[in-house]
Amino acid sequence: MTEKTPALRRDAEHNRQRTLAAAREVFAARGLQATLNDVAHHAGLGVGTVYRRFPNKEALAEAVYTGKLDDIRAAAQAALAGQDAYVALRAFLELALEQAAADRGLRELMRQGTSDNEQIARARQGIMESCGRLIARAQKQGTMRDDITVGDIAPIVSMIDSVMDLPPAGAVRPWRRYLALILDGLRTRPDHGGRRPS
Amino acid sequence: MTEKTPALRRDAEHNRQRTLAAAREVFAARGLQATLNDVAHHAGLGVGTVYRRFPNKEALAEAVYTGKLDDIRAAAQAALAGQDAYVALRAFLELALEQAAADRGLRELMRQGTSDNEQIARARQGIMESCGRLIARAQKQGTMRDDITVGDIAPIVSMIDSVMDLPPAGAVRPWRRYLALILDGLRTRPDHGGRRPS
DNA sequence: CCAAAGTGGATATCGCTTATCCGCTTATGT
DNA sequence: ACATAAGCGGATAAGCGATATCCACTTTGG
Repeated sequence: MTEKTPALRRDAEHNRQRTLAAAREVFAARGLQATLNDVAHHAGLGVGTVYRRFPNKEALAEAVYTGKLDDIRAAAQAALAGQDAYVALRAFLELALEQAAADRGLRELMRQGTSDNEQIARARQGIMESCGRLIARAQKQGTMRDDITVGDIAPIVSMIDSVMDLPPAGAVRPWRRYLALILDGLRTRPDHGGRRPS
Repeated sequence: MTEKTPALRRDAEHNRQRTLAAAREVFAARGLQATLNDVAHHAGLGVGTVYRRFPNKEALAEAVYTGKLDDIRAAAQAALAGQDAYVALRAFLELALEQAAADRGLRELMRQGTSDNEQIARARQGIMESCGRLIARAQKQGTMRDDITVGDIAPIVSMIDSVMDLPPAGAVRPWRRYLALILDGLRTRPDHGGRRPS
């Protein structure tokens, strides 16, 4: 909308990129609680330089993550194209959580329901909307329990998230096992015909 | 072992109890990060009084929680008496997590795998031992998937824990739903005969 | 070549917790 | 009742770690 970038000096722009790159790495590795000092040092810059471009950590985080979150939202929307809604939802969640697994900062951003930035809130909203549709369709297709709702997505993500730092056992990252366990639990069982067990 | 309590003045003992009671309440409500100042104020005492009896927060937390944790360990051991090991394990986990649901401090204590106090570590060890046996027996009885191990208990607890603060929807606390979902997932399915699905 | 833009990083500020200190109060036993 | 050891309160010292600023110096680009 209001595009008013007063043109940055060449070196300044370069340092801006270095800052963003460093922030991506540092936030991914140590989470959003990493200090801007950390980020600056990692970028080989002084703190002042970073603060010159980004008023504070939140702004930097926003710059780093809006893109990523939009990608995920796009993936969720793309999932709507699949014909088996349960399979599509499952694939989407696996993909999204794979992203999260590689980026601590992203996880922290997803977690907090309130506060946040408006852009990010909207991305999350979009994701949830798509998930909601997938759930509804899967239920219509008879592959998902009737008592599941969109409200279950966030808790499921939260649960997997809480287990994401477990050290890989052999070739498998433990969280994948648990995700599979839970997603299996969302299916209708042949013997219960759409109703939940017990 | 070294029992050397040099007899406390009557009022002092009284205040000690008040401190413990206040700590139980405050830790349960706000978690272990509550300050000793909070606890003292909640007990209607000065900070100094609390520090006179307990060298620091950790000591107070230990005094508050060793009992509770031992109860849970006892429950785990008692569960070994049940004849259906899967049912017994399930009942135990429901009970233990019910405790945790009512006590934020207890949850935080359970969570951290390392550090801690020796007593507490031992309690956790005992609990895990019993769970291990229950799992082994359930598998022998053919009611639990063969690929489950004791190592899965902590992650499961962690997952439920991460979801415990969700506001009750109607009469059910959401975490109970998710716990049921996961525990169902641990069962052998009639159609898979002890092997895990897909 | 010189203004404007950019840079670095020491440091002021802040918010928060933990823990101490010490003058005053209270319990207890003789 | 009185002496005295034990206990009490709570202001505040000390520590900590993060955020954000400031300004003397360097670099860019017309």
